[in-house]
Amino acid sequence: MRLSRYFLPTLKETPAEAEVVSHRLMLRAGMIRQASSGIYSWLPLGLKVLQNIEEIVRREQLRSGAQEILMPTIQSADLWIESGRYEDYGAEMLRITDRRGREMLYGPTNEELITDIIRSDIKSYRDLPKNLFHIQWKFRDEIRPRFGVMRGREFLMKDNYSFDLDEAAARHSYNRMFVAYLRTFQAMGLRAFPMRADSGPIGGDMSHEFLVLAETGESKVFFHKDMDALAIPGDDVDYDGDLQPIVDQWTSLYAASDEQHDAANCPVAAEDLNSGRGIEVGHIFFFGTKYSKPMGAVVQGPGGDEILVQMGSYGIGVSRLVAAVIEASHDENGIIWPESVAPFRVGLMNLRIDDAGCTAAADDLYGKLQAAGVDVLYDDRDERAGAKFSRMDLIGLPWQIAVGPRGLKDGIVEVKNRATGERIDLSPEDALARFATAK
RNA sequence: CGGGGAGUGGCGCAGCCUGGUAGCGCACCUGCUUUGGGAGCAGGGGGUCGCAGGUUCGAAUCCUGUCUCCCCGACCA
Repeated sequence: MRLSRYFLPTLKETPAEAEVVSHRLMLRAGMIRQASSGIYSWLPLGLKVLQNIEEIVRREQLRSGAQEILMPTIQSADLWIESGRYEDYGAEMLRITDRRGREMLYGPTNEELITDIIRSDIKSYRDLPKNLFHIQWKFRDEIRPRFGVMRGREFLMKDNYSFDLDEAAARHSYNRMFVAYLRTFQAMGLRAFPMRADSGPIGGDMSHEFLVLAETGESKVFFHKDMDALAIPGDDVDYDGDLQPIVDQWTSLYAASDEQHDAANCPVAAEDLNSGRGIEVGHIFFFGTKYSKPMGAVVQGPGGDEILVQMGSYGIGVSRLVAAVIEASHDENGIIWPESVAPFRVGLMNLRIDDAGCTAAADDLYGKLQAAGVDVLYDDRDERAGAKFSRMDLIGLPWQIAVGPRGLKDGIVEVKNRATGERIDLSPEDALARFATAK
């Protein structure tokens, strides 16, 4: 993509409304613009990142055996009245009345809708287990939206729902998600720890929050230092096999958020306890028959009896993850994207557009990188070199290639690693080869 | 929802107290010079001062109402 044609409205100064670093950088890097409080438009650069994250989430869900569906954003109030949550949910639910006076709502979550789908079409124990996910925009009319997309009112969320015949099977469904989540966050270059979450009486030991470590995270967390060293299951993990040992390995180590941590009664010795700050990006929990019971989601068992479906639900804040990655990975100059979520892999800069030789070399390299399938953003604008360097640092592409007359005189271009700041001189051919080959 | 603050060109702000018809920096356009880490000079375009009432000869400025946004707290992916 040529930057001269790309819509990338970066800002030199930080808008006054932005407080946290991810919000500031997302505005400055031209990723988002606020539409109203807690509601944002995604501009090309931000959208690419959002889609990359979404794709990683989707890939790991599918790998774990879940199946993708898509439910609507607008729901009828009827189902919510049936489950008893229409009143309970309160003002956080955005209620809408259609032209016929029917009560509708912009879904804050989808338990009711999915339960309705399941009860209509799943009648036999032979149809279980099922695990269905969708990635859809939600709306919660937060009392106080803040921190940009970290805590917006409208947000993109992956949520899925498992349906099992009994609690043992439900536990396996739960464990699958547990493992899938570990893999998902790692694939985005994040360190995420599961923490036991209090979900009331139903969930028991089957409720965990996943927190991404970031210095600027909103809540303080404490965890056993061995957690750092725990391996994440590889691509060969068998989701049909016994996942309990993996889950046990993680859950046996102490990890707690600020509210739950009690220094006086902490089972871990002080020297073994690490602390940091975290951002909640995922939550998984088992809730048994909470919805299947009031809504009558039953299957017929082998003996002809009716059995209430055991359900679990699992969320990942997809749009929030964009901000979380930035919180976890930035410096004073801007964003530092992990390669897996970066909007472009390489930022190519023509430092002197009015120098025919320089422009020819940069154009040539751009064409060849593209032909080799490298996702590259090419700064071909008539700007000063300094402005180009600064902007590249701000938008945080993993690799920068600077093509200028000075280097070309010696037959080289400069390749810079955004994360480490390391710069190396390569011939254009070597630079091409470096990125054209596998990552 | 309680407490605080702010709405003036795309962004950051001054002007308001003490009314006289809007200004600065960045960004943008033109020209010249410059050119490897956000250049310099000159010229230029763009603003119903959130909105609605009121006071006044005259309102960005004073008064009343209203909307929006932000920050702190209680609540959340």
